Amino acid sequence: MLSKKTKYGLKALAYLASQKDKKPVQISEIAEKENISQKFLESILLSLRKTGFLGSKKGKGGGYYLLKTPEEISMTDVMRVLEGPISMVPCVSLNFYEKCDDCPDEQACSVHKLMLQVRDSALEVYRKNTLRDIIS
Amino acid sequence: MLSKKTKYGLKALAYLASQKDKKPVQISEIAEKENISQKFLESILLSLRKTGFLGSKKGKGGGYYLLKTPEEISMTDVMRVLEGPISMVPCVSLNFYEKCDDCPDEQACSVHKLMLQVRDSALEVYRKNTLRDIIS
DNA sequence: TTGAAACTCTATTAAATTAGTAGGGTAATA
DNA sequence: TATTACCCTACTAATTTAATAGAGTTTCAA
Repeated sequence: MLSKKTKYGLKALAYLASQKDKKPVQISEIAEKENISQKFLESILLSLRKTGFLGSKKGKGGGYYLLKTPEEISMTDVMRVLEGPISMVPCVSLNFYEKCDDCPDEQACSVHKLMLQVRDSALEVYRKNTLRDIIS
Repeated sequence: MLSKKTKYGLKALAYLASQKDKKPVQISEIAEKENISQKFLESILLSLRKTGFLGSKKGKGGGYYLLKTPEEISMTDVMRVLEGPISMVPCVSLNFYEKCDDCPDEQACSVHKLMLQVRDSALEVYRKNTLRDIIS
């Protein structure tokens, strides 16, 4: 399941990408328009700022804004930051690899074999979608 | 993340598919060979029996066995039974559809748009893999 | 027919994660 | 300099997961 954090983060990014100009947008506006708890959204936007997707401006007229154009923002990167590993099991993860406790032979493992394919197919979807592609 | 239930269930199915003959295999044997808690595995095999993947035989010489050949067992069906929805959000689920509370317009939703593609790519992987394909 | 092997079922629980909530603090701008 | 808006920490309720415990029932072989 996709976490609410990821869901809300994606929606917020999409909302910012849909803006006509590059003026900062307040948290309260995004929260209201996208039906998200303001405080929760605050923490999500903060993490998106810390990971280089968003910039922020304080004070009156402040808010959040995209640091790159929507075309430059890859879903792979967004998903990794918001949701974490793309893989469904750590033993097939590229960025968060971990060996399984059970499972003496990874190459012979049927779960490994299947999940490797699932990971690759998901990566392919994320690779070919930018923020531009998912806004209407 | 893939649940342990699904992981263990897949491993057990693969173990049964690797048997030379069709004789029932005891839970204790599978649990030991695949490093799975016996009691937990018990409940997983039970649910696989109730959903038509496995047959069981009680008494001495009893155990579990596949009801179909490995070629006939599709990963799509196995995943749906063990893990539940293939989709990462209910609003793109074929078998477990639910509308989102937020989100006034599903078609305009960026999350929906992305997750639809992820679902389809995962389904494609599961569709083309049978139990036969994932055993070595 | 009896005992052991093996499956069945219910209930409980510890740990981890998620999805927030609460509340105060700090910086910037009109 | 007041207000707007971001920043940060801590806490918590609910849910899910991954078991664990233990008793009960069925079947088969000797």
